[in-house]
Amino acid sequence: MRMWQALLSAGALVDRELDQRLKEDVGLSHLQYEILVRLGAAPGRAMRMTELAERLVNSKSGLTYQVGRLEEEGLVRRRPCEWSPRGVMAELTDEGAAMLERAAPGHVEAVRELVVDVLTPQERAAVAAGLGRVRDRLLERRGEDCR
Amino acid sequence: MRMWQALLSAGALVDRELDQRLKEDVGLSHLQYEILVRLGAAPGRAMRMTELAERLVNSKSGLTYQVGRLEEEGLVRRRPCEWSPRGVMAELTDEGAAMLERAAPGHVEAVRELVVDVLTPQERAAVAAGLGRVRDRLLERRGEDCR
DNA sequence: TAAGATTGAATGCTCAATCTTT
DNA sequence: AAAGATTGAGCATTCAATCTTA
Repeated sequence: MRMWQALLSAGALVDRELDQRLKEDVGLSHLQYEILVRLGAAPGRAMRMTELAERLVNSKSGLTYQVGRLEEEGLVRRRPCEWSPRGVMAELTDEGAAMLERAAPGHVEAVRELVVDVLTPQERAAVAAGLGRVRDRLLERRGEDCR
Repeated sequence: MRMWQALLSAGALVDRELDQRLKEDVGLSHLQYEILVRLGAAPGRAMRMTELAERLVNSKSGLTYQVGRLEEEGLVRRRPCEWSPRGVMAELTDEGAAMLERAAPGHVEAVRELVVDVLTPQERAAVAAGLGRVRDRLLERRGEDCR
């Protein structure tokens, strides 16, 4: 179970560290940064709330709260979904896109320093494959629970 | 960066899932369970608050809070530390030890099902070695910050 | 009635300030 | 003054209940 302990604490410690660095750098939490990243990568820089919540580990109401905060900062805008009138889209503003560009280099560099560069190429491949399967199985199970 | 995404979401998803199962099984959060495990493994089933906080990812005040909750449940007892009069020891009660025995089999089984059995032996070895280093580097850095 | 999203209450977490003992 | 621990305020997260529209 050494493996299990390492996975658990490495995950938590890295998350904490990145959270702190992002707050110092640009004043965003790690979760807020992830939200901006997803929106930035979406077509039209916009996504429905539900779809966004599914990709993040967070619950739906947690997402509502954080998007509300990002909207106050002017980084995100909410607007009704065109093709499904009961949906809501969250859209990255220009200011949000600028913030993302400002935050990304430091964040990527930090991930490299704390994780990527510490692993050998073989370890990187093994982690990507193995934990990718772990994640996929949990996401499937999650889907089943809703049916 | 596929590796990084897998690590981040697998860690969070597994943590969440174990938290839910523990709550359904015995009514403990994952963090509370971890506290009981550390105490159970300590000599005399007791540990100083500070030492406990260092091993967990949590902050000190977070630990004070959770130990308070566990004390209300009768699973943990607080008493002054004999050899260092300003310290406080947290000690597992008999009831706490019983709770641990009740919770452990299901938890271990869940970890096996969700993580261990999903990885090949090579992947297990790579995760243990690589993420072990990631964790150790972050723990060192944490120590330096306090000096 | 069900999907999509939000709100409110209750709990948990973190930071800085405080208290106590050496 | 410094170590060890707790407290309180403020923010974040969850769950269940609600609102709205199809």
